[in-house]
Amino acid sequence: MLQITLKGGDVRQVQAGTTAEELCKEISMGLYRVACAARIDGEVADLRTPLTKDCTLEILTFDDPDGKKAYWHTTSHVMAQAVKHLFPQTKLTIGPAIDSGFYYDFDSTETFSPEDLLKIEEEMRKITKQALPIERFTLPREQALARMQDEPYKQELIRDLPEDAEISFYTQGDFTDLCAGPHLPDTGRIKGNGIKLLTCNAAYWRGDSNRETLQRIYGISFPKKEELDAYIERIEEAKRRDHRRLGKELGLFAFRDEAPGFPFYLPKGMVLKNTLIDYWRAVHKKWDYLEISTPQIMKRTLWETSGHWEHYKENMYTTVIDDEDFAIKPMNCPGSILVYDLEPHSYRDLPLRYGELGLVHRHELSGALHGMFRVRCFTQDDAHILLAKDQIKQEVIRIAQLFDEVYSLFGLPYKIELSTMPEDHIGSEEDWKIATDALADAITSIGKTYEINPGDGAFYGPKLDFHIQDSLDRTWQCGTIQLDYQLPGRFDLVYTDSNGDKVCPVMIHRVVFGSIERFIGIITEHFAGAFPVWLSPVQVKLLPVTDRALDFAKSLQQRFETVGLRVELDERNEKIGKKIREAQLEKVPYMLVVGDRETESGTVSVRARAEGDLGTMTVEAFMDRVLQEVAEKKR
RNA sequence: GCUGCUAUAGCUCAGUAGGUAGAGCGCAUCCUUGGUAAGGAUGAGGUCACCAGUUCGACUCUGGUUAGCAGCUCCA
Repeated sequence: MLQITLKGGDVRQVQAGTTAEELCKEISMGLYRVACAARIDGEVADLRTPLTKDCTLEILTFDDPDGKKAYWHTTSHVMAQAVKHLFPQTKLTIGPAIDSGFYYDFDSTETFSPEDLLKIEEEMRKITKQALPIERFTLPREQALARMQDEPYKQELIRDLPEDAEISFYTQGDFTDLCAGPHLPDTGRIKGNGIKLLTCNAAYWRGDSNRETLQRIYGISFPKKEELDAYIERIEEAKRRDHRRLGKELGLFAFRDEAPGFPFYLPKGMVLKNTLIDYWRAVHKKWDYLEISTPQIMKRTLWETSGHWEHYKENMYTTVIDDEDFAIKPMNCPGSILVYDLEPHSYRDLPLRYGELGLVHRHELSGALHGMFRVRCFTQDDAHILLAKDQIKQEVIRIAQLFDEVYSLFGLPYKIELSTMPEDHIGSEEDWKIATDALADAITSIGKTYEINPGDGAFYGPKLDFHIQDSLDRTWQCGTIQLDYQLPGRFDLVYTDSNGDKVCPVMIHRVVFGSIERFIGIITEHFAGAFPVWLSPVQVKLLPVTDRALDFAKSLQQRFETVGLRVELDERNEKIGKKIREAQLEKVPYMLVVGDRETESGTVSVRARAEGDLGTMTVEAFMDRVLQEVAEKKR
């Protein structure tokens, strides 16, 4: 008999060879019906895994992240089976569960249209209805290759496994797939009407743009139809708050065919941008940064010294002036270095923090462009900090604190990633290790956690990336802290240390917003266009009821503008209901209804964007209220 | 850049089995002066993205270009 310790502490005695599923059935039929996978001694496994020794056991349902993965992974197998039924020539590649749902990549001569996806969904429902048992088995390498003789991609995967690896397969009815699992016990565990195939797109085999283009079908599934409906509703809501749509509706920014990827700021977007910049300047003054500005175009020799000409040329806009090569700056760092190099420095000057709102141009691939999130010309809220090696940890802590202050003000949740040495890098592995450890150490010491992103560092050093989620739960890199042991040396930068020796400083590159453009995109979606008062392009809209109130409204407008509020007056000959409706759709935080009553008493009737009618106030009381919200940057 | 899809009025979108287009909103003019999410009437707006080809005839079919969308690759 075996001793099985269940989650929660219960201990059960079972016969050796009993499966997790059988035990689960014994514990509770309710749990058995929703079980997706098991966690045995911490390892996720099939429910049908026989228990062979004393262990701890946890039954995973759809509510557990690993249970979800098993559910989605099995759905992806059902989809692959359905595709094989309908399109028999299709070759299989891989089909994992992802953070939300699953995909499967197929090599297919034809692409799958939305109608095809509906047919595939229908076929999937048939397969789930059949409740085919899903059986796991293993084969040695040669037999595994033979078994997959018609599946070249699967064979490639098998060949890449270690010689002695046990190669596992899963079979359901007429479909067998090379797979590590785990899977649900049978296809009937997938709720047929909880399945939705979302899109079909291209993807590269093994993520390599030089290899075969595959057809990737994305899908999602839920044990309950209502959960699927809620998911679809969430996607619809995300579309409603897409910054490209809101940017157009609210008149913030625009794009034109004449300049693909280069944003045009409209008057209201410009107010937003300038307000963010004012805030940025105030924060950076407080944290002891010195603002500089460096040239837009500099000579090729500079970019050769910096390494950009060799490592970044495909993304750089270059030009020839008087037979000499120039580049439009794709990054601000070399400019900052030239400023540092203007005069000698003492260790007493360090850390020296140069801040720069630098406009950079990068020739991004056309397919990579994405509204304000990915543009070809953007303003980085950059800073380059030159410091001594023993100051790194303290400075990184300081920067992370500044980041936290900024993101908290906007209420943005973020995740930190530590990116390590890429293949295309400069500098010794030893330097890379020291730099990487310093970054990790600093984050840990302020009680934050990070994930490792292997090989994703810049060519000159490792970095900490701060990722913020958009309304579709996609994450975008905004802040980054990049440690650089290379660039100062390439430019022979020095400072004089306390012994009078010349020492090369270390450089930190960092941005908080990332770029003003991306940050504007993020907060537009985050606030769904309803910006806090301090950021709103129009803070107060005056809505006269009749033209008898027009003069009073104009006097109010002037009064508000004098104290720095951004005010608009709706002078149109329209009914008040219409003016309110439109101001509301423009997401103006405060609407002031002024008619005969207000004109007579010198008051205002206040309507707030979120709360609705607030009643009548004196002009002073209203101004105090709004000015205070602006001063506090209240959300 | 790659694969697929898309491009009709300022905006959101109908439409034509090939015979040079339509709605709502917006805009202009007039009527209306109305109190917390759309008052009414009239009118002006379009080389149907661009360039070729097929055709008696192309907004519609074919090819190409440009731009956008989804995803991949790459990145702030």
